[in-house]
Amino acid sequence: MANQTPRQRARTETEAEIIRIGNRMLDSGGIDGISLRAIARELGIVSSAVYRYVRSRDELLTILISDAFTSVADAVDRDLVPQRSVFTIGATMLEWSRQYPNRWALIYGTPIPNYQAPREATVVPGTRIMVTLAGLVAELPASPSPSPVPAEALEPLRVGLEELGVSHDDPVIMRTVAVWVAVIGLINALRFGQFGPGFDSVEDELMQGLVTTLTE
Amino acid sequence: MANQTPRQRARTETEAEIIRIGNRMLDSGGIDGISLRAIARELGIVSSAVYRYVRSRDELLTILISDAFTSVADAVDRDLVPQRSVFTIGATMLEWSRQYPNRWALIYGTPIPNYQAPREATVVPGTRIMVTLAGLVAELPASPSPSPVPAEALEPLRVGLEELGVSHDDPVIMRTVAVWVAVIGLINALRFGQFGPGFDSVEDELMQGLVTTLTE
DNA sequence: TGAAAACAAGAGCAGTGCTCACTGTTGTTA
DNA sequence: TAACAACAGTGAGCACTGCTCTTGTTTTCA
Repeated sequence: MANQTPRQRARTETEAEIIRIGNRMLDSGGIDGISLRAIARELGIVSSAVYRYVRSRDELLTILISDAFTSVADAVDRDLVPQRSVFTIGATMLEWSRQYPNRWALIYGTPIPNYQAPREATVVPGTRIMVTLAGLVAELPASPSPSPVPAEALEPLRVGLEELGVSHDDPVIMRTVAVWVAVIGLINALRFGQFGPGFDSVEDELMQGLVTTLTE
Repeated sequence: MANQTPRQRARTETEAEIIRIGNRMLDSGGIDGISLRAIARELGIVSSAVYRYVRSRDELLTILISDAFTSVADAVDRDLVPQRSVFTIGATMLEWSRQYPNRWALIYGTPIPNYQAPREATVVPGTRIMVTLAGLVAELPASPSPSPVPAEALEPLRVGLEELGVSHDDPVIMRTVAVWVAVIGLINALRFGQFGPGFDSVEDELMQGLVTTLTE
């Protein structure tokens, strides 16, 4: 590992640089701001040469997506250490979305047209938070009424969770789904401006209100 | 109105045709599938001529967005006649999203980069459903505990609703927000494939479970 | 040391939104 | 009815995109 050939070191460095520039372009110009030609220009290289490092624009997007999923999930894990609560998850995701709005849109917004993220690149990093959330929901005081949803409706999720090595009963799964979609939905609404302006200073309070409403 | 000049009739027809083709391209190829050049080709007209009818691609998008908002809201109003319930709203939106996934993404997904929808084009059609929902939530049996969110956090929404001629107290607004973001969040998750495959046959049951969880 | 692999360059294809100068046609008005 | 202005359509062109292919150069490895 340590003694690489100069060429290998250069390649590794260039690959990392491409990802850095890609992330920067994503942050400043959204998904459409990511241009392989512009990256090539910045690298001081002709446009066709960048295809030595990245098979296509879509491949770069896949890397950035995987990157972003890992980044939020890491943030959640970090913040969860002092304070293990559902609200912490929501607040951390909200904060992350504020810091990287375009990365947020990349992973939780509209999928890119004519692009299918390879499952192996997204499943594991993309499900980490939900698995954590399910664990926290399971610790909550039991809901007054039993799950009002037919067992087969939760089948795919139950199976999916078990493939990841976790197992919960249906009321917990249903509640997890409710919290999950509400949290993502709220952050999307805020980030995408669907509530209009004027929410900048009350985002966290809204998240607090939402989580309380959903978990009490 | 009836006796227009031939030129005016032709113009009206062409404008309608552009919107029809635009919607069709949106439905089949997503937002990136909307190309003014392709529309011009289909009209049998040179690409620059289409700018006689549409100021820019963004203007066409604005029309399509407004169109889509009106379409969902109409569907909700229609379905609400026999069965006035929160679930009906969710189920209708879900069904509409299934029928027009790309129009759904256009209005509830990631905003288009470098594009700001003019507020006057989206506010009225875009808020109809939420206003209706608030009305239904207000009729629900009161929540056991009072609103756990500071009054100022709901200020912008309270004001927004009042501008539209509706007025609710904070617990109702908070609950409306919770239901709203959860419903949109669930549909987004389903449409955008964030839960993975295998949910096609259980979408409505999931929506039912979600609404029940949130309104009981 | 010589062959193979990797890197880079440059031209080119097909597509995009949009502008501009230019004709021909239609509608209005003096 | 003749003149003029508004309108519709043309075609060339700009600046940009992703991506491919051929050619030449450099590095690595057997």
